[in-house]
Amino acid sequence: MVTMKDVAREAGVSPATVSRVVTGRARVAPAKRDAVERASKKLGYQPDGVAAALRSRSSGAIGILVPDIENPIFPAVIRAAEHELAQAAVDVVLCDADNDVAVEAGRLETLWRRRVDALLVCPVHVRDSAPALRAAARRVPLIQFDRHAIEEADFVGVDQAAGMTQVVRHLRATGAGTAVFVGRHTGMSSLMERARAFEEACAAHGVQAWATVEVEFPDGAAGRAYARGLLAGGTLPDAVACANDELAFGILVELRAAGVRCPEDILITGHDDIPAAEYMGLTSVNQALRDKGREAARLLQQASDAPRHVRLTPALVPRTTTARDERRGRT
Amino acid sequence: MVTMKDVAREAGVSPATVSRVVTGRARVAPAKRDAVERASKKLGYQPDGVAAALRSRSSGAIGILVPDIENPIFPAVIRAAEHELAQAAVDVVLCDADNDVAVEAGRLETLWRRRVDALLVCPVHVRDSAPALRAAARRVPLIQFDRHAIEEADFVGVDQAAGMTQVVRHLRATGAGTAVFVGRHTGMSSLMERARAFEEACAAHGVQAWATVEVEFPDGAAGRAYARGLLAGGTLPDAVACANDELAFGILVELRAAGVRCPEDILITGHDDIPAAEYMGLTSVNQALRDKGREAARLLQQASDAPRHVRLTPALVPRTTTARDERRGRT
DNA sequence: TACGTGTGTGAAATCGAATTCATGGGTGTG
DNA sequence: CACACCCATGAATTCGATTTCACACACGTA
Repeated sequence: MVTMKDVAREAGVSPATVSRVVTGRARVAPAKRDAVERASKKLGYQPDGVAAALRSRSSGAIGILVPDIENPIFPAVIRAAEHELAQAAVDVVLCDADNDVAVEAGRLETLWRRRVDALLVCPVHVRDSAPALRAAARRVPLIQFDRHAIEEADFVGVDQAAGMTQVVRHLRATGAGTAVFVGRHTGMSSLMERARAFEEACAAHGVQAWATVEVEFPDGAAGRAYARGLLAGGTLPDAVACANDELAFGILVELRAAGVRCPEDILITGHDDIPAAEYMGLTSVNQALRDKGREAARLLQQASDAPRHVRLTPALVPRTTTARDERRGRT
Repeated sequence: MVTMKDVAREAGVSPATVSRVVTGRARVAPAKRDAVERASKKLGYQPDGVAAALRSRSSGAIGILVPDIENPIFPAVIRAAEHELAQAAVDVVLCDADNDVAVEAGRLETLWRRRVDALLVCPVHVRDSAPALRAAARRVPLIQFDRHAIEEADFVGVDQAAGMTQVVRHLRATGAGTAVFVGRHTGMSSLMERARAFEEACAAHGVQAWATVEVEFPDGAAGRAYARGLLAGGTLPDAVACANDELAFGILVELRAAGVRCPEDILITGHDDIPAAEYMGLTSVNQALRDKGREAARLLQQASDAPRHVRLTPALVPRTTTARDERRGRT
């Protein structure tokens, strides 16, 4: 283990000078700088980040905490953030909250003990995540992304109303007179906003909103279950707008299995535009995940006093599940 | 910032004793132990992980390095490993190599500077990743997963031959007399093994292997491109076995768009069984990703002298893209 | 010539916990 | 009853870098 002291001796300077050269935080005479650089190359010196973190009180790492890494919307955000941050030489400690508020609180403690310089977190629950998040935000800069739980911290997300309005307008244009929303949820701020936006958009664009269907957890299984209920019920709405893509996939495969054709018999839309949506031909709403990650990373770099709330604009991506001529639907 | 010293003063003991209580690494009289615990609760003491890491020369964290977090096979592995490790109170520093050997080497340096206790890495390239990996493995325990690049480090993966044999046998049983393999690759050990296994399995099971098709990168675009070529060529093989699911998706949608029906006109299989495969109805090979992550984490816990190579057994998951009665195909 | 001003440099203190070492009291055995 | 031994404990050292502080030297100006 070659330390700064060794380099100092080799270069014939004091450890302090080596530190100044390595961190670049102070001016050093060109001759000595050279000597130090030569010496550290010769000895293969690698600064110890742990020691540096202890003394400088900054670990050069940030924590990212997501409800569930397997949800495909997160890797994209994480990656974008990681890339943006790598340029500033800050690395990422990643944690998964397992969709559980208690686990989430524990992870926040862990990250704090590791002295991360900041936190990027997508809260598990609008309400129940708040206490732990608040506590964390008091100790270290914290940015919420995708979902939010507390007002006093930064937030980067999309304008859900804008996305849902595009969906409803598109459904209306392709001939839907009636529609349901599947995926209302009491714990995820993004889904809550989507449900409300759906109702408002339907009212505004003359689509009859049959219902907003609540789900326990917005995955494919919930979509399948809903579809089975729908088939049993008899009458189908003209369109089903889903809170995310997995719900839509579940509905789609279940309806297809029962012989219901999409888009001929029913229109279906998803939300998030995860990679699989393209292959499934699912009309969805792109969440600008990359931008979200990049934006979040950028907010981290520039500290601020007042909480900042950034809303990116999502974009509708029409595909085959709504592929009828606009202005010429069945209604 | 409340430190150990504060707790010691409050509890009326020395800092050394507080340390002993906190780490649990030495015996302490019950009375004092109590006093320390009470004091640290009262003061809200949280040990500083950075300081502890410096002195104890162990950070309590491991590094996970993957070629691309957005590849859906990795989040599952990461999550399983993270959960397994969390129980042992070790956290995860995650890095993305951007499918680039140079970036990968840089990340390995970063992780080493952070003094991670061990590394879990999926190498970007069989050959080109080797030097950096070897260097890293000399300094810290290293486990390769999914793909391998060096012999002298542990490896956890699946038995590719077993998986591919199941695929070919299944294709044969559902009536395929001719088949091609799409997704040969010169840089990813797993795909290399799959390609070779395909040829051997075809020979062994009486399927005529038309070709193994090399791709630049095994994604949906490559699948589409191949499918277009196939359509232009005129004759279709009875079956297409793909090196991964994305390739299969690309082929599937492109063929469907051209009016080729699957499974009626052609059989298609993927590999990895990513979540979307279920919705797409794609026959695939499940890689036991969870087990892989868990197994890797377990290897980390128990150090060893000789490199260990663990091969898990994958399982074929038949779905609609090969849904014909077995023993009654067209041939 | 004398006196600021500025700048590069090294010695030493520091970050917070883990660990080593010496000590004193208690226990067990001969 | 004495002697050896064990164990809990605190004082002091250590991990490897950063940062403070003071100093010496060079330069410019009066």
